[in-house]
Amino acid sequence: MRTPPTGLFDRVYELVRGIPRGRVMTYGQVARAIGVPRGAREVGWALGALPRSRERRVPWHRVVGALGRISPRAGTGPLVQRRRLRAEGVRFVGEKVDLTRHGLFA
DNA sequence: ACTTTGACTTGCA
DNA sequence: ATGCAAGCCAAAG
Repeated sequence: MRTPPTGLFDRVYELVRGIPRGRVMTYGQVARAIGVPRGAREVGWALGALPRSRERRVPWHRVVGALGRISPRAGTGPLVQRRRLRAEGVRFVGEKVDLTRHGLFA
């Protein structure tokens, strides 16, 4: 099995690509899932470097900050993300995603 | 090889 | 609830 310590980007993309519709994960959860417990920032970074080509198949909008926060990157990004999530039936509590309903735990 | 940076998180005031 | 500081890890310059 290939386990190159590098290519963290692809690992993030693969995982995020597997997030079901209507479900969301936090940067921290994704980080742990790919084996980088404290690499939440790296996840955001990987998504930030997400090429247009992969942008279609990687549901980056399903990755939110801790507590369901929408990261304030730049431009209309946050708005688009919120719109897409709502389009999938994701519920919001104020400005945050309702993780008690769409998060991974239960 | 060193410094800077970032779509984060947590803790404390 | 709001804000600031420190911690963390990988990539880019």
